[in-house]
Amino acid sequence: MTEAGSHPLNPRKKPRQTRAKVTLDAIFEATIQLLLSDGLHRLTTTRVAERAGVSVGTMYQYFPHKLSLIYALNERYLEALAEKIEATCQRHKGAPVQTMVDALIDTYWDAKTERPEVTRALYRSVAELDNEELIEAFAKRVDAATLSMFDTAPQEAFADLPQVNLALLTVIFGTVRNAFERNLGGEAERALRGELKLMCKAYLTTAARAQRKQIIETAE
Amino acid sequence: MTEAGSHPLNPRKKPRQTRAKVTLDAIFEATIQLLLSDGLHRLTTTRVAERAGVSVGTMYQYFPHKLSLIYALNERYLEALAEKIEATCQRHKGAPVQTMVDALIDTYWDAKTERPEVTRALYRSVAELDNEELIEAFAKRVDAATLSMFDTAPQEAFADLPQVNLALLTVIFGTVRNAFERNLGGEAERALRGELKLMCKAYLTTAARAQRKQIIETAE
DNA sequence: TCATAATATGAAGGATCATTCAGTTTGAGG
DNA sequence: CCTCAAACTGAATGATCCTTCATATTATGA
Repeated sequence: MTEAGSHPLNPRKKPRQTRAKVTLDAIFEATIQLLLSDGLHRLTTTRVAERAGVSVGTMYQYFPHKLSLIYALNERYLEALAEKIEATCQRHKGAPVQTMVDALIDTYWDAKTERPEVTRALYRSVAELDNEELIEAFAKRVDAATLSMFDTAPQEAFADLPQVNLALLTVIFGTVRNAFERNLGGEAERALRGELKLMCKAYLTTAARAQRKQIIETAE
Repeated sequence: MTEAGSHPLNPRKKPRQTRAKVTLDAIFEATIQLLLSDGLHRLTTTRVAERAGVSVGTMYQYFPHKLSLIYALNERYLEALAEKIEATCQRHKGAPVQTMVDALIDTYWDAKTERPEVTRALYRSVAELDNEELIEAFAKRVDAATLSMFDTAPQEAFADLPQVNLALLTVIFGTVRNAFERNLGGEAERALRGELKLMCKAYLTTAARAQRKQIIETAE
């Protein structure tokens, strides 16, 4: 679907000199701006180049085609996001699960809220991509990070931690996405974040309780 | 963003004769098929017409431009979905909240799972639209339906039902969307649905408990 | 049956764009 | 300072595609 093209999505070459790095940054920034102001279907290689202050040809030195530019942009964004999440997970190893969940939600939500318009634009642009690999890679990475964090939670045991972990991530990420899609006002958004935290924590409590019961039953 | 065009998104005219209704259906079905097989950026007015077995000109009798076709398609889909949800809400008035939540989640998830590929294709296509109105109208309608359902829940009181309602909907819809985006296997998907139900019910329980406490405090 | 409205046709116009490549400029290392 | 590779240029190419409109076909109901 959406066809990755017979050409690879990967960049053509990496910048070796400083000016090339500057150029690349300019291209990415221009892409974001155009995505913001005009949307993906108005985004033109010529316009990107123009806005970035380079020529079209330059773009094609780094990207084999237009989609690969969008792809790289999202890759970059997800990379940064994954790093933030991993850092948070590291920082909260051994903490109570409640703290973990709050931190996870805050990290993710804050990251998305930092530049809300960009977030929205990227959510949109990624839909046009052959994004399975991208999403999958990101998901695997985050799965692993949070899993290893929850694994260190004291006084908690879950029958199926991976399942609980997957559920939490899907719910959190999905909720945030939907919140952005609905463009809730700042107040409603803040309230929603609180409810989401409540919900996740309530879930963890009952999930742990169920596990305790299961252990008891097994012992009998 | 994405520009609705200076032209309106609304259809040009409604079919009066039977053959016109047939034509319209064929056009919609062809659109879905092309969305499925080639993705939005390969979807061409000519190709849609061809697949539908009509001429391009015919399409333009009903839709002022290509985007309005996509728009109408999503409108149609959301209309059907909203109806299902409203029916479920009607059917469960007065039931215990646990039952309500289960029914709501099942209705939504089942509807999305009925034709998973179509769901995915529409999720993608709607991203290219100026979809705020569309989403907002759907959201308002569903909000109202579920709100009036939860309002009839016996033995439950929530400090801020609208807020709880919004939270539930955002979480449920977001989770389902994310589950589709990640293309989880059927097994993982089923498990996730169960966890989502658990989570929502755990949330409702603690939300109601908090309210009870609040009432007591107020009474003192 | 006939007049009129509804529907359908599809070639042609007009515009936009992605992508290339032959040639130029700039930087780095010796 | 000189050489070579890296980086950059942008007009030209070739293709795709949306949309229109003058014309043709089909239904309706009087």
